[in-house]
Amino acid sequence: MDARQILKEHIAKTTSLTEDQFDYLFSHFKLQTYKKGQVVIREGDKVDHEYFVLSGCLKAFFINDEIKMYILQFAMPTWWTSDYAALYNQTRASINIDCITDAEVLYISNQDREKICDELHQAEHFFRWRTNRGYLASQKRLLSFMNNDTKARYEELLKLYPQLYNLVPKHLIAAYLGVSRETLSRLYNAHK
Amino acid sequence: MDARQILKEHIAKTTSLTEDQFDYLFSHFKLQTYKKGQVVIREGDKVDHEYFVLSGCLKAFFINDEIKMYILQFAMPTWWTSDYAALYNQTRASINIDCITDAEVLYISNQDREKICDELHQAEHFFRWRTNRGYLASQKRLLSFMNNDTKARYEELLKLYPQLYNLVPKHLIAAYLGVSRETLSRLYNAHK
DNA sequence: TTTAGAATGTGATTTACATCACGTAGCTAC
DNA sequence: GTAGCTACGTGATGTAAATCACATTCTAAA
Repeated sequence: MDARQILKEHIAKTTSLTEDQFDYLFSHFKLQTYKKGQVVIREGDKVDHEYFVLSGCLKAFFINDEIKMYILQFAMPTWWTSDYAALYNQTRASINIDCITDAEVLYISNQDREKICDELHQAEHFFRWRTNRGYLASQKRLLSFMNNDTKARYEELLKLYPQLYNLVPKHLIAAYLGVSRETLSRLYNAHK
Repeated sequence: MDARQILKEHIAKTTSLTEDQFDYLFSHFKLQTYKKGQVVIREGDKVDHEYFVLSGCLKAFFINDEIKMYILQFAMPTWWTSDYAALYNQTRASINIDCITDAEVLYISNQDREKICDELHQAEHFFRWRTNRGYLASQKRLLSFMNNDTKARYEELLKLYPQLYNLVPKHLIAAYLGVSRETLSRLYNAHK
């Protein structure tokens, strides 16, 4: 399936657009391919774009004290990613985003998104729902962090994204769960 | 300041509405006053409304195993609160919301919000930004959870909401930070 | 005023996890 | 090939915080 069709079907799940409206929206996106390991956003960068993943897997992460890595999000196909705090507040990136695998993305500038939202009520509707979905996911993860122990969070993650188990190295899963790779390894092996 | 004016100024920060547009929007809100301790949403309830706090302080919390409480949000004046997962997905409430102090709120039904967003592009714009702000706050808190130790999170919280220190009991602050009240007490007294 | 229930402080013990240390297996490059 | 890097496993030890237990203060109701 081509990029245009993937985005179109993604939007159609929550918002009805005419062919012309979608074409207009789509004309503001650009396609980019990345190789495994390539950096999309580096801490300290100016952030102008947000990214819609077509294929592959990206990670958004934070490095503490130049040592510890915490993964905020694995961005899988049809997920959106960026440093939204930097994007909306016009500040420098405080997180990094790079590619765990080869990847294809569509990207759009903050300016263009705001312009289209202003011009096209339905686009504003779509982006409200997109943000809403992100908000609910973030709240759910926060609750899980407070409420569940590491083992339960690990099982929850694999249930939600079974692909991750084979796709990404275990130490990245540990960095998502917020535990050391050693703890995850022990948990995982004691488990059965 | 009256309810109408508080909401009006709150919206004006991000969105321009004519007097007529605001009047129309405002006509869908109802005023409610609560006494300290009153319940707004109880786990298992049907959730039809979201709430805009005019005065006082509410808490949104989750009870685990009938024992441990985790606070998702302290809702202060000009903050919005509800069980949004339940509200948007039309499921029963999985969290509770009640009043830490006497409080006044404006509330609107999910149906009316969606209706107004549909009718009035500027309303959709406002609610996109409102949700966006919540998303950014939630991401920031998640990062803080992973990145900072309890003491740093405690200081961060008091810096963000100095009023909380005198307004709410310490065990609620502990429940927000995700630590036991004993740990918070020791931390707080060792601190100086 | 008395009484009961919250809210808070503090010691003793246990526990989950981080950290350090070291080992092995597998992939990639030259 | 082999040299080097990354991923991953596992033991030993240290530590922050949970948990349990009990005392004290404060508040609100009878």
